[in-house]
Amino acid sequence: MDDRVVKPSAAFEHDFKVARLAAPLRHSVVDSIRNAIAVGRFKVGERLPERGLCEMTGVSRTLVREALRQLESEGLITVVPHRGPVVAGVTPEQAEGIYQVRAQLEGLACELFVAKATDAMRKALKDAYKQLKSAMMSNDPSIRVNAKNRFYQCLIEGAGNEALGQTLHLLNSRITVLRATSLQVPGRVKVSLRELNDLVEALMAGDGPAARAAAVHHVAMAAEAAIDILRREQAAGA
Amino acid sequence: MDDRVVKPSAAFEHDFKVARLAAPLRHSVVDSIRNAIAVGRFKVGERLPERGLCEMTGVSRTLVREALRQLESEGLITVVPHRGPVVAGVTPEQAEGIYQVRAQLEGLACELFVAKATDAMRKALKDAYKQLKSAMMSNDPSIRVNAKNRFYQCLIEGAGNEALGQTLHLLNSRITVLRATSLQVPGRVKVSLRELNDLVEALMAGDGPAARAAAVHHVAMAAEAAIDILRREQAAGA
DNA sequence: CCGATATGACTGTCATACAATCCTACGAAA
DNA sequence: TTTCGTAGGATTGTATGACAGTCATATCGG
Repeated sequence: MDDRVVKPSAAFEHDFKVARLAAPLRHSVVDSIRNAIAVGRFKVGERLPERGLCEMTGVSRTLVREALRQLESEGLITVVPHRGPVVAGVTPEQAEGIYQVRAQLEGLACELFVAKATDAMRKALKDAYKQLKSAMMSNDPSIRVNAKNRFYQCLIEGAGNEALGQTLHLLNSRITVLRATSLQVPGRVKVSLRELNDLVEALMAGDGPAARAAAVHHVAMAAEAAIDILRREQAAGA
Repeated sequence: MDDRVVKPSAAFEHDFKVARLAAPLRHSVVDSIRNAIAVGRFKVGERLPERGLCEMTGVSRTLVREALRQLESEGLITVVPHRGPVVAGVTPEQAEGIYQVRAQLEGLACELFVAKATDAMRKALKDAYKQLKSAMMSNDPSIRVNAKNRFYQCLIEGAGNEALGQTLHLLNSRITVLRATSLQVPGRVKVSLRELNDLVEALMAGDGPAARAAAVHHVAMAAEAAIDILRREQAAGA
């Protein structure tokens, strides 16, 4: 009566993705704009006229506007009535709030990971951490960001909580703008790695509370660094 | 030459909002659809053809589509390519995840409230709690929901963390669908009020950890009830 | 130098159009 | 009768053009 009769020939290993590639153009548009903001092509506070975006992306105003709606609810841009979209900035106070939330959620992620992750996921996380270590030596920021994203992805996946993943993703995209404008504090990389090392060790040891504490601590440190930069930036900009 | 010449007669008390009511029509559209989903006018899984929404809202497809994009990133609907939007359901697993996140965040909110809320805010929260108590006697679900929302709004405001507020709001709208389809478990109301009472008392006493614990417990209980309902519903529907 | 106005840029919203795709139902073949 | 294929309708995906309302700026007259 319908398809799905794929003869059970070989042993597909559970994945089988890419079956449906019906990516609406609009997704590319969102990605494109989001990326442009992330890499700092648009500065905070800069206006983004729809027509300019049309030219830049090569699509019609319809699609640009739909993309803008999505970016708006992601908090990447704010749309002022009759003036249009501008790249959303982050005040130090907002950043503090975001990092507070992140700390809680990453703490939760750690505990869930300890409780629910399979051995394969533990291994994946360990590998991701190793890669992260070497990636941190690189000078290319995008490599470092990618490695860190992969690491977190492993963590989240192991935690097996969809809402948690989505929420963290949202918060992160909100502060992506920070990463772009500020190349991390110099000394921070090594300290950060040490913190993550503690975290991974606690995770591997199956010590949930310790892992949570390590995560909270790590985020708190990152917050301090980021807020510091923000304050300095703001002082300079004002 | 134009309006806005409101003669400065009386003393406006500090608020003065609604001065600029440049509410884009599109916001109303979003509210309208969101509300329609919340009150259960559309069932979970039901398709929402754009044209139907145009008729219902009386606006053009452009606006409907932009509204859909926002609702999509809020997680209220999912859009399948070439089929269009359907009301997003919540599986028991997803609900569990959402409630886990909520527990953490409401716990955080409590601690922040203790640390930062002003006396006025404490009073406002107490009042909101009193109103909540009497509202819970009502049979009209919308009254109860409103009262609860006001209570949470006070809590969040006192916590003074924007991102926290937004995140919780998002999570709540995601499970609003639950409230619509299921009139709470009968006995739950009283127990719930008792839990909230503990919470408020801890807040007023300035005991952050206790307040957090109360919040986590409250959410955990609510989660249990909600997931239970979901499971039963799913069993019946399948 | 200052204020009023004209002008342009941009958003907010609509109507229309057409291709691509999905679903369904009907009809043809085995 | 069952299966298969296909035609047609429904719906989305995307583009275009249009126009009113509004904001910002430049211009012009005092």
